[in-house]
Amino acid sequence: MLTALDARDELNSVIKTRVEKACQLLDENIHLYPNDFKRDTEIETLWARFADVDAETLEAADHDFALAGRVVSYRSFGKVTFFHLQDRGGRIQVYAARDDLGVEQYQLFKKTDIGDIVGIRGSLFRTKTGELTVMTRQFKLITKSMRPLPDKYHGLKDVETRYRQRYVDLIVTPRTKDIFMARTAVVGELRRFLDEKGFMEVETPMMQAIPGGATAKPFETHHNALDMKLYMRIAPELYLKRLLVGGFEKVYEINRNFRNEGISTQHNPEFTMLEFYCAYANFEDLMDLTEEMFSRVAEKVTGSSVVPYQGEMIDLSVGAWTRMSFHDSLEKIGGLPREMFVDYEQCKATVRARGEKVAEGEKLGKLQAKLFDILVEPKLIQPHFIYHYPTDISPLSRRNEENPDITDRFELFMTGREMANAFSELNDPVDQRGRFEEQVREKEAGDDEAHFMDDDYVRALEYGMPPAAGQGVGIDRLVMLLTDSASIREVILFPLLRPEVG
RNA sequence: GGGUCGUUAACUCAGUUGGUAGAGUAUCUGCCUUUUAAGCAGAGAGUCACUGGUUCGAGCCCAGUACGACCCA
Repeated sequence: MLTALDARDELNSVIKTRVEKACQLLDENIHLYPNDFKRDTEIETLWARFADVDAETLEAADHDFALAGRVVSYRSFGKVTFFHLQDRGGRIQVYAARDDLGVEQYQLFKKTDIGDIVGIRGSLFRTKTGELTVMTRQFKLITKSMRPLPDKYHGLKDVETRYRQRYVDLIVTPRTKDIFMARTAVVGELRRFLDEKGFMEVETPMMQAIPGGATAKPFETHHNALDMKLYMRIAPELYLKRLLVGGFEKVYEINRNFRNEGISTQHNPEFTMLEFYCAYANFEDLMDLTEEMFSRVAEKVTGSSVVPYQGEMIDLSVGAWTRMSFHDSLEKIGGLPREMFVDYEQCKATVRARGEKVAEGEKLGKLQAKLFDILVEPKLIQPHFIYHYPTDISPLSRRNEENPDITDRFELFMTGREMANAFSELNDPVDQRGRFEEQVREKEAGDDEAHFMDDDYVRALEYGMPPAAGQGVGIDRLVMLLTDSASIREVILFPLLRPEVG
């Protein structure tokens, strides 16, 4: 049984001691990993019911609870021991005394290590200092732990270990647990919100023959039986809009996207995106919906629609959001006189003056976007909808009725980052085909992020897609915001890391 | 891709001018019946990330590599 551990010569003295202890237990016919303990109460329930109950009442009640959890601290006095038991909902102090358990059970109990998972039957009392504590009547080892937990006071600090061994991080870092519980709450609230609004959740392909819906480098893979190249999706957009053609008028998907790009505090190669589409709505309707959705999720998850982020208070309350056109933002926030970015040659000069390169034949919209990224985006701390993006960089967006060079599209920014991207959908198949053709030209010119031609998508539009608006929201970034996390890795359970060496 | 910083016991960290590797926690032994970062006494525990170089001598200086963090692109 222990050969698996023995075979690795990484055994340090602590692990050796535990293996020896485990062998002793086996010699005494103690099962190290039984699965017959039935718990009837969780620690959270004890706190909810008895946090304010006084000592006399507790002792008079003489309850009998069956708890199970991990031993996370240990204070022994010889014939009496205190420890903390932790389960998914919290931790509570447990008291075990030789005189209550009997010599035999107590000897067995004394072999417990920090990290072991145990079952306890007992009642509640209060110690001299008034702490709610479980008095042990019966004790059972449920799972032997062979490895020591990190320092009880400092916890696990090494971020690399925290990510590589997230299971340990979750045991010893309360904040980590809180973040991922909040993440689940965020996703749950988004679903509830959209379901209430009449949206239907769907699942569309993660493996696509033509990766579409975003400007990004895809991961490539191969299907053996069909002997075909496949891409991990960079967005679900084109499939969700096919569903609008099919008559599902309000759809959404919360799922993973994959982009073969750099890793940073803001980017993980796989990340979670909410995309939703609503027929007979336009991008302005989505601004209203977004304010409602974000403020509601923030309230449900953090208790307030004003949330702290890295020292700033971000106000997500409905009505507190700024709406500004792309050009106005370059002028008013970026501080650029209009003529410096409206005219192509001048815009090129402005970009170069900022130390940025300009590629051969690069479109005006792209150059403006570069200026925006440098001069405007970092300054958008409070929620801002920036709308009317250049058509050049919006190949799936509907053109503005008055000005075909801009689209009815917005991006949502806050804390200096993009949080969402939305637009009135382009449903004119002729225009769409032309835009794809333009993208193909850019691809051939060397832009490996440009869109592929998707004939079937154009064919779908030819059947007629109702006018609609759609939006993508980066869930990881939303969770970062609502948990005040500086790095995306803090909100992804198992972020991508290079393989461990040694 | 570039720059800066980091990697020492299971965990958190010291380590002086280059001269035999340190602490706290955890572990082990002993004492201890209301502690909670329990306490007291003692003990064990190290491929100083890896490879090479300089040197009589390297955790420390130099070069490279790996992994990570942060900043920039």
